[in-house]
Amino acid sequence: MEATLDLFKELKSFSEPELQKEILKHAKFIKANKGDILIKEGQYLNFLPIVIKGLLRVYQQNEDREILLYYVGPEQTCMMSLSSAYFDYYSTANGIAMEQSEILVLPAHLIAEWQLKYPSWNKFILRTFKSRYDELLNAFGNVAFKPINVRLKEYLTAYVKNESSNKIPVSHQTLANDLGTTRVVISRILKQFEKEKLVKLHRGYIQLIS
Amino acid sequence: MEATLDLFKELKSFSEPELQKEILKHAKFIKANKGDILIKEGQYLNFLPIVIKGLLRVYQQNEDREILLYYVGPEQTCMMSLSSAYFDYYSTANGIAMEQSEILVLPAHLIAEWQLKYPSWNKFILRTFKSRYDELLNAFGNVAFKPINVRLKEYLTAYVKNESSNKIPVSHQTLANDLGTTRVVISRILKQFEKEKLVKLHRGYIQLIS
DNA sequence: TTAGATAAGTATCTTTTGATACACAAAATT
DNA sequence: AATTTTGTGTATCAAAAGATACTTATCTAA
Repeated sequence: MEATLDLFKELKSFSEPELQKEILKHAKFIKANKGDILIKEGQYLNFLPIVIKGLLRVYQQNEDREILLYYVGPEQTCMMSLSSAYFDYYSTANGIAMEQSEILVLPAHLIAEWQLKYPSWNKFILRTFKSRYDELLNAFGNVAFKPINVRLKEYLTAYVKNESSNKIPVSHQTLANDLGTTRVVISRILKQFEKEKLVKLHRGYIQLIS
Repeated sequence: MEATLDLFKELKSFSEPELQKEILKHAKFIKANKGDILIKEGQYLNFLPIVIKGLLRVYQQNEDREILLYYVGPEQTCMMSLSSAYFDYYSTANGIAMEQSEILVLPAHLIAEWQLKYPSWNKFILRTFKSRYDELLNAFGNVAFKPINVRLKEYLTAYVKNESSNKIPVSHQTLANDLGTTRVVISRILKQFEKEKLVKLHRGYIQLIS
């Protein structure tokens, strides 16, 4: 737990000493294992999770399909929680831990309180709203206007942009889940990409040829 | 202009006397005619419009098609402006006046300043973020998972829910623009609805049955 | 080493959506 | 009254996406 604490203290968003003291006073630190479901659709959320280490995946579900909303990485929080905690609402999405994660959990009522008290907290909250909104807006435009093959291509190129390697260790099913379609559709399009020499397909990963 | 001022003073979101004084000190009131484009994609926004009277339509565009993001009615503001004004960004959507509208315009830099100073302003901003996010999330889920005929049906029933009449004075082209598809697709589906006795079609309006 | 789970390839068929083109009628404009 | 604009109906064709079903690998764990 000491290590987590150290990690937390390095987060720039909460460097204000008063705020840091307050957070430590009220927060709980929890650990989540890979696959743990932290937020369920319809759930009443009276807490705000801030990721210290690890990665959460937030997605919407519809019968047999799902679609990615966003990932929550270190120093970030979940829009769902923020939204429902602040306004006393229910979550309209699901959140699952993608890897072993360490999470700071705050009681919901503090969010509004600190809004007026701590400028850095205020900024953190608004930055969260803003960037999550932007992400979603972008995703919305993509889903509304672009065919899946284009979205898939963009997904793959965006993926390798943040990595040193051009290997994408993601299964077709996972891609389908992120893009809101089915596995067969993804496999079909990837095969087409392979014919066009854009990728090389392997079990468990995709190699991007640029 | 006096009438506008009176309308403004009745808005509950800004009933805090200090805040009201500040707004009146810094705001400009403008009038927009039907069809006036107030916000363009890519535009740098250094102002925040708050609608006093009338209606703005905010939408995304992609070559020949467009899709509705949300409407901005009285006592509401535009997420685009808020987002780009607060964080010094460019708009990623377009805004057009649907009818003759009266709008209060605030310089962008005040948004952040008042955030910490006036609780009611703080609440207004966060409520805006929250409700716009919810709307968008809902629209996103719809576009991702539901076929157009279902979305169209929901659109029509939602429309009459707020009206006393069951006549929807909207052209097929407008429906296409709101739902992100083309006129022919809408006409085709509506014809199907008519066969199923769900609607009766007329020039310029649609009559919902039951 | 064998059984079960997971990942991927592929064929077939259907439905949905989109693109294009043209006809016709009701408004609006001149 | 004549012309133009706008709104709608519809036919045809093509492409995109989804559903289903079955096969073949590869990996994992008993």
